[in-house]
Amino acid sequence: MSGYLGSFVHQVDAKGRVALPASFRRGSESEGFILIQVHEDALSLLPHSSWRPIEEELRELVRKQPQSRARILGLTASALEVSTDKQGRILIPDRMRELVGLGREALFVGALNKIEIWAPDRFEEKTRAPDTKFDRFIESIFA
Amino acid sequence: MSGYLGSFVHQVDAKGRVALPASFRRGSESEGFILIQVHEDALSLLPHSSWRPIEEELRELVRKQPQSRARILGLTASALEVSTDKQGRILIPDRMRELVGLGREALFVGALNKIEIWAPDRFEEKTRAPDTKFDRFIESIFA
DNA sequence: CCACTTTCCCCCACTTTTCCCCACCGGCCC
DNA sequence: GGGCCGGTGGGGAAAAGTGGGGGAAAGTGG
Repeated sequence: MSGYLGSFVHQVDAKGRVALPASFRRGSESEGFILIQVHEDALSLLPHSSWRPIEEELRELVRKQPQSRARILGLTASALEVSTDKQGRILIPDRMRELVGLGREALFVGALNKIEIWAPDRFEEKTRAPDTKFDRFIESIFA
Repeated sequence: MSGYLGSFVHQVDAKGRVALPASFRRGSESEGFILIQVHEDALSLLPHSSWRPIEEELRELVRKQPQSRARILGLTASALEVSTDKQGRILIPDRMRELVGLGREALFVGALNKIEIWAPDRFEEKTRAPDTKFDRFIESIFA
């Protein structure tokens, strides 16, 4: 089965709930997700199947490089297990929304193995920067 | 099932009691925890299942390297078996709270196989240091 | 062996947060 | 139209966090 694709803007209601795009629910509905801040500008939403090997890698990392402990602690501290309610919505805690500037609207972006959640205006900003070298590379992949 | 994730600030009451975050209770409610100071700035709280192999490793270590006995004694001396009361709270002895600068508030941080308990301001300090090289590496794990 | 103090932990009470459930609205397709 | 599906909103029960009273148990000193 192919990865997450597409982008969808949904409303964040007064309780912090957002509907997960229907096309992102398939399969992962029962297993649940991990919500975590990996990048500065966005939250990442990973189905358990994607999260498991990452968790294993983090465990390995802290074992082999004890000096990375604090950094990894910062990661797991801002992570959270989430599941959808009967309406297919997830709850994003206030603190997490503030971290990435999420207001009344949330932009769900399919990113293959995971889903990213952006404030719509920030996404605009970050993806607009031109990069011809990169463009050429992308075009060559599709050629 | 995945490990401990998230961070939660709870009040330490006049009796030294703190509510264990509900999401950290699941499963370990019956088995109990070991509270031990491993790092300078935080207390570690390990469910028995995580503690057992560590205890075994400590025994092994003192058997093979008798000169490490004193250090290990220092570890076990300040460790403690704790269990939750009927309200889901644990009791942190005064002396242990002083060791890591815990005041009226305690920050519970999920760290996969264990839970760390920090003074909120100290945690801020320790995890804030930016490190772009490390960030790149983390991002590559999630890619 | 008996007071006396201290610590612990159970119970009850209260407030806040979470989340379950029902309802509605709009678009799409038969 | 009528049924279905996807997105949105809110009421209310249940759970989580917080605080204190009081009795049992453990530690201390005669």
